[in-house]
Amino acid sequence: MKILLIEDEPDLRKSIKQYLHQEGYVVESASDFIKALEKTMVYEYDCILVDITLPNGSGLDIIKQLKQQHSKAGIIIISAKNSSDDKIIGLDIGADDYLAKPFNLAELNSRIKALIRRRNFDGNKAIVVNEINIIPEERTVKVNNEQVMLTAKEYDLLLFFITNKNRVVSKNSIAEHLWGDDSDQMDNHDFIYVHLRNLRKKLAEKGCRDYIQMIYGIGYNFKVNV
Amino acid sequence: MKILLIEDEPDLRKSIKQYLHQEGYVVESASDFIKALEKTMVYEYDCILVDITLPNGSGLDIIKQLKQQHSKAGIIIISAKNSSDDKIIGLDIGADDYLAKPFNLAELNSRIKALIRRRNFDGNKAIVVNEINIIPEERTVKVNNEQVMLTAKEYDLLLFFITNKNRVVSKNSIAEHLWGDDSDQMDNHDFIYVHLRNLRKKLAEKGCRDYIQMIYGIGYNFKVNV
DNA sequence: TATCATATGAAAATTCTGCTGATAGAAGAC
DNA sequence: GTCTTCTATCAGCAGAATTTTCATATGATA
Repeated sequence: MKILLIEDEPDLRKSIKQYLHQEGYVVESASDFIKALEKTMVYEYDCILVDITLPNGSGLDIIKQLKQQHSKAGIIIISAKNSSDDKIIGLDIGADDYLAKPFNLAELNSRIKALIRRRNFDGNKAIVVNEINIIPEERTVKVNNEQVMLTAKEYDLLLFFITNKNRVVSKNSIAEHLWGDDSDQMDNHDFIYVHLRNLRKKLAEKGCRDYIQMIYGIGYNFKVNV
Repeated sequence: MKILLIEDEPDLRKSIKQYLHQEGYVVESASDFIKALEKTMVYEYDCILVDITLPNGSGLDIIKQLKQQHSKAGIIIISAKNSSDDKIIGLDIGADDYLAKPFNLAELNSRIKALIRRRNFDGNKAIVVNEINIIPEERTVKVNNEQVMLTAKEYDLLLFFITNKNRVVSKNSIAEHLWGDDSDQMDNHDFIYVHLRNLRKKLAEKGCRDYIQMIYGIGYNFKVNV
């Protein structure tokens, strides 16, 4: 379950991101209009949270763009403005729900769940890829019905790969995921190597073939025959 | 985005050059008054950085000359002298900004960016030449919307050609660009041939016609019908 | 034709990337 | 507090990619 959060205020962005991450979602974030569009051009999301009071370009424009891109993502508007105008316009141009600041994080979560339920996504159900079975709600992984004990980083890594399966992910995007916004241009990717090695090892121990293919100079690709 | 750096101290010249090159600019340099004027007579630059404490002839004279040449380049003064006199004189005769030594390279970059923004150049945006699309910030190249994987040297070569399109460039100037000051009088141009071949090959593979015309005994011309 | 400049092919030298093992520090359990 | 587990960091290595070098072929010019 992959969520994109578009929010310019760093503190709020961080805390929402962290909370949703805890709840078992794969969360990416963008701080402005441009960066958000860059992401939506490349990746598919199940749900997009938009703060419509963004610096360059209104959040409403993003929604229009997404609809033009035929994105399948559900859209929830976040806004400080409590005017019903914005709400109506937002829902009018295709947003699915509206949440006024300040809001409760639990409230946000239930809205997301409701949205996902409405769209008949399988919510927080298990993710199954061949012999691998992930239950996001419990943060547990099974291979051939045997539980694999993964550390937090290993689990995050695996979930990130699987939500981006058959798509090349750069080491930078991995770092951004596992270590947050502040590690945008990290020069040192050693820790990725280490956690990746541990993950591979644990999966292999349970008889899981190496799905994670290295692409030299670029990143990795979790390859599954579709 | 093409920058001329006029600075006599070799170490400083080298480090500034290297930094700006990393930031995606095409950088040329001159160590004194005469060499600088030779370059500005022939080439157009978007921005010129002048150290006004040069050996033969003050940097201030260069600025006057440039103004007489009706150069379109923005001018940023670099100086160890902190006297406001110099600063005022410099800005008076047409410089656009002033930076006192020692300065931070990031500071220099942001001054350049600000200058470019003020002049409504499109900064580090994509460079588009027919079917070729270059994004300097990412050092990526697309042909007919397909990414072309270029090595560092190939990329530098292409960018150099394109910033000098429809103008004959000598092999020496290519060498100076790709291998720095110290390779002024290189007798051996073999590596240019090699990298040029590889570049041509990769572009051709993506269906890009050969823009790079050889001029016997002189150099090359990246030809685009204007 | 003779000479030099450019192009091409292949291979050596160099640099860069990713992987591994070991280890120390950080966080958490007891 | 101690012990355990997880995470971060480092040095060294092997293989891959890039860059340089060299030999040779082709082409241009006088």
